[in-house]
Amino acid sequence: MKQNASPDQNTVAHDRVYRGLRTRIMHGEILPGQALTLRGIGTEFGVSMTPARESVRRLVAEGALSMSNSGRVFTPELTSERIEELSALRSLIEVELASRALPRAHLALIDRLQRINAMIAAAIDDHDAVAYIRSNLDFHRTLYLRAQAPAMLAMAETVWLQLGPTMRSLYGKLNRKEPPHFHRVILAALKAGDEPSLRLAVRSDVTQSLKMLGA
Amino acid sequence: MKQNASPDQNTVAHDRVYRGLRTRIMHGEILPGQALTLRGIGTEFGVSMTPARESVRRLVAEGALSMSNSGRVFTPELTSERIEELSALRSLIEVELASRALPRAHLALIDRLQRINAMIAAAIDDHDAVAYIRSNLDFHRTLYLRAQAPAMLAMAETVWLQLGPTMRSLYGKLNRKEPPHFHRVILAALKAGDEPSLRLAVRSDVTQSLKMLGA
DNA sequence: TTTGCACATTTGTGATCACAAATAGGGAGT
DNA sequence: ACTCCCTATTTGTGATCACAAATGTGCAAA
Repeated sequence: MKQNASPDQNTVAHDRVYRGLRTRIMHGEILPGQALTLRGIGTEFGVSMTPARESVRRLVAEGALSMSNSGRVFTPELTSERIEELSALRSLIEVELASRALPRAHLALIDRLQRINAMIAAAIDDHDAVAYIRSNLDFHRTLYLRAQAPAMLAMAETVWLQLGPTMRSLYGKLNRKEPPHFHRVILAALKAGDEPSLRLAVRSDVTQSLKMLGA
Repeated sequence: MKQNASPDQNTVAHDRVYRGLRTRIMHGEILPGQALTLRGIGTEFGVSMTPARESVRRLVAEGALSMSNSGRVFTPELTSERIEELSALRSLIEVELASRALPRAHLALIDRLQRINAMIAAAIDDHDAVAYIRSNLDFHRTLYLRAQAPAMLAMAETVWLQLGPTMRSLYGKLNRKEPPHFHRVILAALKAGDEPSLRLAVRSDVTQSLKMLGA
């Protein structure tokens, strides 16, 4: 059992485990409050406890997981105050990202966004919550990538990560019939090059999911 | 060599190492580009490589340290584009935090902020860059703590962490004679309960240090 | 003197192990 | 039947070790 190789940064064990857990959490595939064990993660990914612990530590640092005093790890159940904070952060950062992406948003990008929007509709028809969340985040990320602001995008993704588990349970409550209304408004504002209405549309799209929770 | 104890979350080894390195980086005590080794960190803090690696991983995840393809760790040298991004993030988040703190800012808080401002002046007199950065961050953190928004404050601190090493080298260039001008404007706006000018003052204070870099 | 190669050293990575604390489970006493 | 204590078992923590890649060093050949 002494094999060791591949310093390639995409095949190192801890990174593989980290990314695997991360996408699961961000897509809401892990229920809030669900417990995780290091040995369980290790055997699942075929690695020892060491890389499992490193990835868990990293996810805890990013707020994607919580840790009790005794070191027990689980996905956090967010309070409504924290959800309000995180939504406000999404609003602040994503409005800025959209604003910076606007002058670089050409037709090819708008086409891609429309195709992603169609995938969101398909996920809704299939009642597939994970696919819905994934393609919804994909819509936003595709737009923000044009902003050429990697530090800001990383911040936004960290916020998504923290909201992941609750977004999943939120999805069940709203019972969607069609893609988010404000996605179409965003697309229209992009085509028109209208920055004020783009900012408003992004802010509305981000904070709309919060409203479900006040009830 | 089999001692092991104290599950107290403030005495666990990796957390001690993490906090030790973190404050050093945030205060600018480590020069940009300086290399770090896991074994070096371990012996310095009296622990083995395992907790040293965990804390380094966490700091890398937070953007406080960079890592080459081969795993070499060093404090990052930021490009001017990244500094612009991080300053914009500071502006967005800290303006919001100050705005939320305003209705809760009573006289006792303003007194504390004035005392911290005096400490900044003392650090300037002593030509102590580390003390200057530390008390400057203390000024902002003390204000933002009143916002009762822990997620936002954590985000802001992450940005500070990423800017830490460059703030230090920035300090040498500006050769201050007195505490930042906008700190007094912030205090005046707090006393007057004037939210618009508070927002403007925080934005100005945050982005002012950026201006040094454009030259 | 300069160049190139081989070897030693340094360093990160991950597996394994020993240990402590927390948790769970079962048996004995009332 | 209920409660309490003692003991598996589970789980996180950190030290140690083996290994590979990168780096540094010295020696020999041209």
